[in-house]
Amino acid sequence: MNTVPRVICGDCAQELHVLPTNSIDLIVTSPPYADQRKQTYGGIHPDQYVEWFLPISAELLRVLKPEGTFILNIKERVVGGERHTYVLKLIIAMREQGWLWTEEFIWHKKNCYPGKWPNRFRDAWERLVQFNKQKKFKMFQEEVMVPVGDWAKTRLRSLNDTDKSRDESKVGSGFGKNISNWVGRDKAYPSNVLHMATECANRSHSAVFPETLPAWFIRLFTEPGDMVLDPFMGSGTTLNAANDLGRNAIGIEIHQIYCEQFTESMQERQQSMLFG
Amino acid sequence: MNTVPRVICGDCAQELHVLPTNSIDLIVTSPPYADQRKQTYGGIHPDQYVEWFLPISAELLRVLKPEGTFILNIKERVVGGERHTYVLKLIIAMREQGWLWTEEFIWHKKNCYPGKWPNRFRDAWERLVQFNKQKKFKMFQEEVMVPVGDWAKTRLRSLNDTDKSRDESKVGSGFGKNISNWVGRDKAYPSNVLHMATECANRSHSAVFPETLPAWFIRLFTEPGDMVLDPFMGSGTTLNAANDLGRNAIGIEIHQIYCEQFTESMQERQQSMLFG
DNA sequence: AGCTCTTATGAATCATTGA
DNA sequence: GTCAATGATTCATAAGAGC
Repeated sequence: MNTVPRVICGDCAQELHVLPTNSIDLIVTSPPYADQRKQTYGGIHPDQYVEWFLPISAELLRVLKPEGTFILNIKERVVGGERHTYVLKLIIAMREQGWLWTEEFIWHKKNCYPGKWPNRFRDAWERLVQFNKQKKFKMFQEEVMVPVGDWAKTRLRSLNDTDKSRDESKVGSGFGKNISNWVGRDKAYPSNVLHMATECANRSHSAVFPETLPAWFIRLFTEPGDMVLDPFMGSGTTLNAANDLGRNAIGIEIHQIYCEQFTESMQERQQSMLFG
Repeated sequence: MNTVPRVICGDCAQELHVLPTNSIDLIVTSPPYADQRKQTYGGIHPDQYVEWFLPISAELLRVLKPEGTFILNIKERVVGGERHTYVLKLIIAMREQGWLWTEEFIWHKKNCYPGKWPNRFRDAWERLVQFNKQKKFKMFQEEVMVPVGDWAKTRLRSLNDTDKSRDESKVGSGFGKNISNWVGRDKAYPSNVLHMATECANRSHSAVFPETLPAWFIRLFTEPGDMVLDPFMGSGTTLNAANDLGRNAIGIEIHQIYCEQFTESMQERQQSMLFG
């Protein structure tokens, strides 16, 4: 089974060196987006984004297993009335680095940020760029099949509740069990467009993306016991999802406060599992 | 009012020269997709796509009015298990040509062709890349407003404490300030994700987009009497939409058969309008 | 269970002001 | 003039409470 997620507090540009080559099955991360403003989250200027990220992606290429997958959540900002090109240039540069640009999923954010401007609409989508080391990679499509038809909607809702209850006894097997109930009924493979609302949960710190998002990719690209890495851990959404699904996980985070908060909440969880 | 759409039969790389500079209000087009099998429908090889398109986009830049807009419907193919990078490179190259990359809309194709592959899901989205000549361009957002959901009915009934408290407590938000402005509003602005079903009928030509798609952009970016151009006319979806909306339109199409079919159907339409 | 109603909030963008 | 900071402007969704 999986162990407690491991948190490394520091800059992933350095800390990644400690991880062994070919040791990670899946990388899911949402790096800080390019930001013109000064020092909000160590924001990187759009013009320097690619050169900032390339050394990191080089290390990610090293630590990923040959059949592993890298999912990069990113979206370009508007700079001077235009979409900035750093994401396009990053994809091209990462290919030259040796990555394969296998696919680009769209995350349709149903409740996107409000706003009205004279010459653009609200931005309701982000990129989920998939990179691989080889044409052959691990993928378990059946794990993310979705039920079709109205009768299944209630079924799906109850599954979400189970997932959220974080009952350790069901983790790992529970999800598959529920899925197996649908075998032989109407279920379909999803497409490369994901519809998910942003996190509405009331956390002290804002979650980067809803836990269902990394959970979806973890189920799709890993098996229980596999190793998941998030080099920009933040509040630990990816690590929580991995842990819930019985995967091992490593997170790297530069802000001390996030590291501490995650470690605390994880300890509470372990205790409630033992004594609760 | 608008006149009968004009069709130019020929290669747009040449035929665009006959159009006057700064004469087009909106360009909406879906160029032929890149194709490795160069035989079929004059497909362009992915590796040559950018160099093939750049002379055309240079002419489009010339004929477009300063406040006009260019909407390019495009999606990269999978080549050798990877998404090809010609679209990314094209956007970067067109910016160097003088275009502004203002926005990228996502067309979520609801009912696209089913299919299953070992390492990817159904491709359910395409890019609708918006280019402009200036930061200021014509845009009529009210024309594409969508009916508001049940949301407003219940929401506006009780505009009270919470909305105002957010104004005071939260930093820089001020959400509740003008909530009374919403009273009586029955329409909402869309986002940059468009949900439109595909017309799965004719698979022969690449331009399989539904008429609602060009119609949406024509309403958004032009006024009645304006001039719309589709340099890769195909069966004439864009021209039909423009004509229906009282806009003038020019289409360029290299395949004789499409030109003839469109001219015929347009004549029938004119006659039925006169005598029907 | 299923419905209505309440409430929180999301990686935003632009124009203006200040350094 | 350029660059950085500040203020103003804005919806739709889903979770949760209540019946």
